[in-house]
Amino acid sequence: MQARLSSREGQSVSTEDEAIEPVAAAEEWRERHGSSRKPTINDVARIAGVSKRTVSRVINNSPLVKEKTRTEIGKVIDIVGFSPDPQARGLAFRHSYLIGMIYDNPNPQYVVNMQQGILAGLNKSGHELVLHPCDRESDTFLQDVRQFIERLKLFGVILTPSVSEDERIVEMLREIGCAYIRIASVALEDNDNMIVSNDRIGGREAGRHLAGLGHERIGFISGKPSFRSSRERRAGFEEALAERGLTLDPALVRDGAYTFQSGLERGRELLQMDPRPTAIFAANDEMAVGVLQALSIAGLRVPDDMSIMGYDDFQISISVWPRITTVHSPVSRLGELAAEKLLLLKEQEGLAGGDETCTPWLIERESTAAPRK
Amino acid sequence: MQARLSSREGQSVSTEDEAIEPVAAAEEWRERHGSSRKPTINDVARIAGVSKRTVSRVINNSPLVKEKTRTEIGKVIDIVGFSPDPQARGLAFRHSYLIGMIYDNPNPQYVVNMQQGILAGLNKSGHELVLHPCDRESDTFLQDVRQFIERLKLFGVILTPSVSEDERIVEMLREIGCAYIRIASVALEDNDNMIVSNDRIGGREAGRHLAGLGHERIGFISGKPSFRSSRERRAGFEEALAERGLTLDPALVRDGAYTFQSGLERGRELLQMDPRPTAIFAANDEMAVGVLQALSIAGLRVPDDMSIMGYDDFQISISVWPRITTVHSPVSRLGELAAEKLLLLKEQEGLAGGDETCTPWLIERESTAAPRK
DNA sequence: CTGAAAGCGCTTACAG
DNA sequence: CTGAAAGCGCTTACAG
Repeated sequence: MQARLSSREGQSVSTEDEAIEPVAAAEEWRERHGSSRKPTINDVARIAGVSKRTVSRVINNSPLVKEKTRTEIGKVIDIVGFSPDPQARGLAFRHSYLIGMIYDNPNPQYVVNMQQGILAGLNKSGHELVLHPCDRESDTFLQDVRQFIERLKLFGVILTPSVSEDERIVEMLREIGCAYIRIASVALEDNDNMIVSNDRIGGREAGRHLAGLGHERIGFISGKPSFRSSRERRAGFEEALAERGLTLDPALVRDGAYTFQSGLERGRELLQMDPRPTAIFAANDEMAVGVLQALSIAGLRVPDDMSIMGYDDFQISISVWPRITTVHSPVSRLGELAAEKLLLLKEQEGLAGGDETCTPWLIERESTAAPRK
Repeated sequence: MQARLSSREGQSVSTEDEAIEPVAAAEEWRERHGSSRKPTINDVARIAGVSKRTVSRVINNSPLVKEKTRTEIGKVIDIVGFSPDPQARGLAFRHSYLIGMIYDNPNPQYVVNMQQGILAGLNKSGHELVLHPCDRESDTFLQDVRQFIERLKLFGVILTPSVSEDERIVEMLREIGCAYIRIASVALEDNDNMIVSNDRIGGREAGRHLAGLGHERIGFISGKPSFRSSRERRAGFEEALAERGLTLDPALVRDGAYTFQSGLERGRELLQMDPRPTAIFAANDEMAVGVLQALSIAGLRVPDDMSIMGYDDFQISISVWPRITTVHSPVSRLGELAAEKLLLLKEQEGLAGGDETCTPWLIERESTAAPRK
């Protein structure tokens, strides 16, 4: 009994000895250097009484550290407020902790939502987002992107439409061994590198809504036909019409460019058809608002004289009157998933995370109604 | 003659010797390692036959390098395509080449324009932009910003309204010695750290326009009163009215929040006044469009029943019908100037560049007209 | 499970 | 005007 007690005490003392000492040292360090100096791995190692190699192991979650050592070092790290210098780490690892966002979509709302999603996905991972807007038409496009990546030794990149659809850039990325995630309306390759927005499903929602209201003579304004999303939204739309035995009259189809101006102009053309369509589906909100303006100028009323639908569910769709029925596209969620997937992609080389997908959905508002008899 | 000739020849040979050799070596290097290896400062030094210290001097534009040596090394750098690793440089310099954009303005168009301007100002300087959206209401706001800066050892930061108006953050930046540029509607401190958008002038333009059209009973919807831009735009507006002997009737003034929704609500209130104002100046486009929607819903016509003015000249102002008369605010130009100034600020400590300012200007559209008799 | 040494690609006193 | 050495803050074989 006596022995056991003393043995217990001895044990407890010994653990305290090892436990208290570094903690006390850490606290003293904090007192002395306060917020004037940022601790380095060397400080932590000295305070904890281990080599920096071991501290490094703790930082990098190496399994070969005794649990006690790990906890000990962890405490010191917390107390002195150590966080490894990404620059020094990057230099040793031969890559940075920067993620590049490569984009050419000119819509501010899209860009901001996407950025916000990516930042959310990067969360407290220690990675930062750097921007690379680009122009696919430029002669130096590929070269610029490559330089951007190599100079900064990027951790990886996220590509958004339409630059994500460009096979030249993807080929280049593979060549230089840069990790990437492509966000696109449909799976363009192996799912490991893709986040898909399923625009075909969104198009279908739009088609079902208008057909369901009883429209038969429907106009369609696409985005740039070279953009995959334009084709997907249209294909989904036509599929939905087909379900009702309807087809899209080629005379009522116009190629837009996802811009307000193109919506205004193509909308104006469709208005002048005789008989004019009873509804128009514009492949994004920006164009739908253009169509609405064309109607307003022509003195026609929405939805009485014509229904209008958009796609995206951006602020603009509720800023106009009547508010635009649209399809919600979860842009920021796509960004978040892309960021998470990119992080996983590097972590467990090749074994990328779950194949979560995003599905767009219908948002009904005042701009659509049954056609007049 | 003979002697002179041979002397010339000798000279020419000797310069060629020194000139050709490194160039040839550089070309050979390029052949061999092609695009497979990125050259380092060591490669350049070896090829040029100098120490890396000297190459470093060339990179950093040190004046103590013989002109010939500099040219020589410059050639080698061009041929092998050397560009110094910002990570390694940063580690040695104890700072990175990253510029932080700290912002809390929720308007996507504002954010994107600003980013684009900053990127343009950063140009090919080798600096990159990292984003830090923030929430001034958060308890950890200051701490988060500080961590962001210290962890990344930022080169400097650019603050946009309204976070740029927060003295707490500026104080913290000074404390940790972080270079910064504040973008704001008015000079909040020494010009060295400011880029001003002169919103008072913009407000004046709005006031002159409406007063000039003959409006006397004018409504005003402000942004959040705590935002400096709200107060500046209003002050300028009132100054312009005063020039015509008019004053703003307090009963027709409403506090908005720069959001569409607030414009819609405050607009609705103003419509119900009896007699109602003949014109409303909303302190940004987003709210102006809200007012327009309120009018539309009430069945009133713009500008026949009432004129509406906004501020910003964003896309939204021409996406609605009638298009909104507004004041152009050169947001991206502000960003560009801020970036340039930040770069200069660090370069010649304290001696920041010219005090270029940006002036907003009036954009007349269909939403304003003389009041009905 | 832990450590001493070398290295990532740069810069900076210090000499000369 | 130029160079050899040490250092920025990390990681990585290699030993033990």
